[in-house]
Amino acid sequence: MIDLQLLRNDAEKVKKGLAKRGVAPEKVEALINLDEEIRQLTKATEKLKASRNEKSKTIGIKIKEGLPVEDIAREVKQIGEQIKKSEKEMEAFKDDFQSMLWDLPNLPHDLVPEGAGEEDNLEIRKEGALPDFDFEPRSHHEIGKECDWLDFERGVKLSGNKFVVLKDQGAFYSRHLIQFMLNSARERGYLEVAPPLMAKRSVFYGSGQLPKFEDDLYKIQDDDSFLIPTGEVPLVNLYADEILSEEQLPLKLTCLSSCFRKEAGAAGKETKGLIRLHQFEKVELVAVCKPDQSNQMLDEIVADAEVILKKLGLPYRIMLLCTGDMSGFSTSKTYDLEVWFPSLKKYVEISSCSNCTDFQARRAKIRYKASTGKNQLVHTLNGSALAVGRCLAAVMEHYQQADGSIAWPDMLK
RNA sequence: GGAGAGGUGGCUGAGCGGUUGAAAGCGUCUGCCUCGAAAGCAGAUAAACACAUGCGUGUUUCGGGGGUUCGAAUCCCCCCUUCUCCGCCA
Repeated sequence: MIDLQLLRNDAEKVKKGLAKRGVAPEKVEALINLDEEIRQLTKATEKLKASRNEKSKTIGIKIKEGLPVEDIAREVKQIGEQIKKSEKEMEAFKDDFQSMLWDLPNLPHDLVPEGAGEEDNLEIRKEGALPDFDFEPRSHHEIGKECDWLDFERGVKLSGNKFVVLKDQGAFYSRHLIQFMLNSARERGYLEVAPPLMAKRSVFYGSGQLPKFEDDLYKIQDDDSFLIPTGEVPLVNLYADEILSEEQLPLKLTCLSSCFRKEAGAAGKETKGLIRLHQFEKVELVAVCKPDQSNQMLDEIVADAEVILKKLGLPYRIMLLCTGDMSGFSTSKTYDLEVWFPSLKKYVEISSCSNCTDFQARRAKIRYKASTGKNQLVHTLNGSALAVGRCLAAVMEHYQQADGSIAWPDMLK
């Protein structure tokens, strides 16, 4: 959620920042006007309440003294009716205001390049040499189907399009990749968490999936709950509505979670196989820190994700996403890690690391008690380390041999 | 899923219609004492919002929402949640 103080004090900055993400300045303008209106109403209503409270108090005193109170009681009743009326009016304004505010994305960081889409992302660096096959490398789904490690047909039979069944080496190495990733996170100081995979509606407001992206989520029919689209959701909300102590920070959390996404409209050659599914596994990193730590923390998270690719010997590049490609609603700055896919002859996103600044903290009310004694919003960050399915696919493609077998890296055995 | 009992500040726990944002204790902080510390003594110690921004003033909040009342932590209704017992089950 956008900082209201900032909105009031520097509307231009908010307008400019949001414009970069395609939000019309009129929206911000409307918000400011509404805010002003609400404050006027608040002032008037509070005045009425103050007088009611005071007069009610004197009634109590008069009753004790045995004095008559009928006149004043009637008066207070009238004030009460006025209050009700004015509160009703205000509530309508506030509802509008809140839903407008919920719908605004985070402001992009100053260093984020402006751009329309993928083509405007900034390559930070490339790591690892591209493999040199003396045969035409095959896609992971081709290999997977042939060896019966990836059973797409039966995934469809069981659960529908874009579900897969892993078998034999597919299941085995997927499990070992997870183990490898979680262990790596633990070694780097993350607390391992095993969260629920479904969560209540309010939780999704906290991390920013709701109210805007309800269509992307799987809803539980009998409850007002949803399946999580990423482990970020439970991890970020773990300390919602809490006031942390300064010594607790930074908090570094990791979890394995299945992720459920509707992925409406996504299809095509580049999303084949394990690339885009309705359910996939991901090891997630989340950091909760003080505001002045978050810039550095983002670099750390990128490094924590990178190390997996390095150890697996997979070539990748790091991209700084431009404003137009920053799909993460809550983020102010995002680095994508893209791993090389020999069959596609291109880099494919395998991790996304974001600094959400105080955007989620404000929504989820995550604060810490600063040494000054004041409660302050924390900053939250998240990153994948890594998407398991895509990683498995990348390993299969990268380590395939001419004879159709795969030279699995030792660390996964 | 059924029955019963609860949900109060950082924690324990009183209050069960009026001047109670809330006793008491613990914890934390500050001052005194001390060479220093402990003990002791004195005081301070919730959040959000609005207005004033020099001290400050007001509003809201006792699980959440609604209602009764001049006035609700206190009474009524609904929901959530915790504990105990029963049922079910990996």
